[in-house]
Amino acid sequence: MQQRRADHIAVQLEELIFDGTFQDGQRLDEVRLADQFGVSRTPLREAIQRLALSGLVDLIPRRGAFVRQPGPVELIEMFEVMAELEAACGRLAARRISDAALADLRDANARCRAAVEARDSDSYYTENERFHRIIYQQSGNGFLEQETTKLHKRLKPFRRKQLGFRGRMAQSMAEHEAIVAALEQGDGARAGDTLHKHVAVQGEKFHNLMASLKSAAE
Amino acid sequence: MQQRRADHIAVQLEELIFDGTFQDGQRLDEVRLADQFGVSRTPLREAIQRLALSGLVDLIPRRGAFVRQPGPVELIEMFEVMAELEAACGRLAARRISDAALADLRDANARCRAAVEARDSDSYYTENERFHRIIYQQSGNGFLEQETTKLHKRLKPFRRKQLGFRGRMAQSMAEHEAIVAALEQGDGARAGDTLHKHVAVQGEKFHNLMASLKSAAE
DNA sequence: GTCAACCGTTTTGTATACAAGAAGCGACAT
DNA sequence: ATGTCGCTTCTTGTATACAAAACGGTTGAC
Repeated sequence: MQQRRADHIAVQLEELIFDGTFQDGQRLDEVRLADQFGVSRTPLREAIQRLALSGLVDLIPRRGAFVRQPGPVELIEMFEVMAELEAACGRLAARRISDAALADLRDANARCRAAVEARDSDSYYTENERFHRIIYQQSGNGFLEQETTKLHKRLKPFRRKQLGFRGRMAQSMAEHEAIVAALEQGDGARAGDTLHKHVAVQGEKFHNLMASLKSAAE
Repeated sequence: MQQRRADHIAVQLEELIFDGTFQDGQRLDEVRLADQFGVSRTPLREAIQRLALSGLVDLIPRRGAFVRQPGPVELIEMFEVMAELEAACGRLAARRISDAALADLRDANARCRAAVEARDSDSYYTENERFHRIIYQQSGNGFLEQETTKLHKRLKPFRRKQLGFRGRMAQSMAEHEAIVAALEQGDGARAGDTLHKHVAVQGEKFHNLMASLKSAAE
């Protein structure tokens, strides 16, 4: 799924949208971007098509591609779905998880704890990602893993922002412990519930953040 | 998201893959197909890109696009995810569903019943689809609705095949009644569970069908 | 003064031409 | 006889050229 250039360009464009370089509603000028990337319009158009399929841009026929940043409502919705998917992973993983994977989870958690104590939100983020990825894998359902990973990736920039919340890292840490405990005991329902809350709360936190930013601006 | 031709071609190619005209592993010859559709390679390639993104073909760099029919295992996995998504829709809908939508559900159910009695699996299928679509909508989560609809569409050809199972229509019908009852009472947990079973059983039935076909062939 | 229509410009969508990589085949050498 | 190297050919990936549609500005009419 990667003829080097179009693939590379798609990834770069994604980055530019994620980090906010491209504002919401901004049109992606094919010739300008093609020039900028030093390629012709053809591979660039392919990249844009891919962004459109992932929902990052709206493609309006004969008008062009317009950046489509999700608004607060859609973000909440996406986190809600994320919570459901992660919960499903957890429920399945509780039945199927291997001892080796449990050890990996505990290892990731230990590193998370170290990051919390070191107030190192970057490495916390990295280890947190590893933690969740293990659970996706251990669901034993490749398709679920794939879909969950896709949404996880899409929510990445927003999750990252809300990590700076006061006390969020410590709270998140505690939730991780509870999740591992539930998985250890093979308690799928509890693992699912805990994961659901763990993820859904991120959406709510983010919503609060957005609201506070908005009211501060007024 | 549609400059008429590429869009049209993508849909047609999808159909051809769904209905099995293109075998698993078959290479999609760009020039031959372009010729066949009466267009140049450019829009055809865009269509193929889209199929690749939806997972219908594997795109191997410098080698071409190869049809990728999901195997039995992947199908089970997809139905499992479908069950989770529908269950999530049900849980949310139980809290939010409007009286009008409840009436619509009952209406769809009545038509389903008529179709069962008339042994009309085509119209059963249509009404069944309407039934589920209403629940997706009433989840009140646009993103969830969108994702669920997408997967629903992808599983369409497989769901259809297993509908011919003896007694499946009647059983499915009874499950619909139970779902409506749970939604009426605002019992999200029960609505979710019932929906989950209702969908997951389809995957299992399909699996059985595949197995029986396979053993019959031996 | 304002609104509408027409023309020029810009930009997207499509076709075609070109380049580069991969597969198939044959010849040669071991 | 078999394996490998090189050539030919086919196919994909990219660039460019062309067509058509949409936007903007200007001009004219009411």
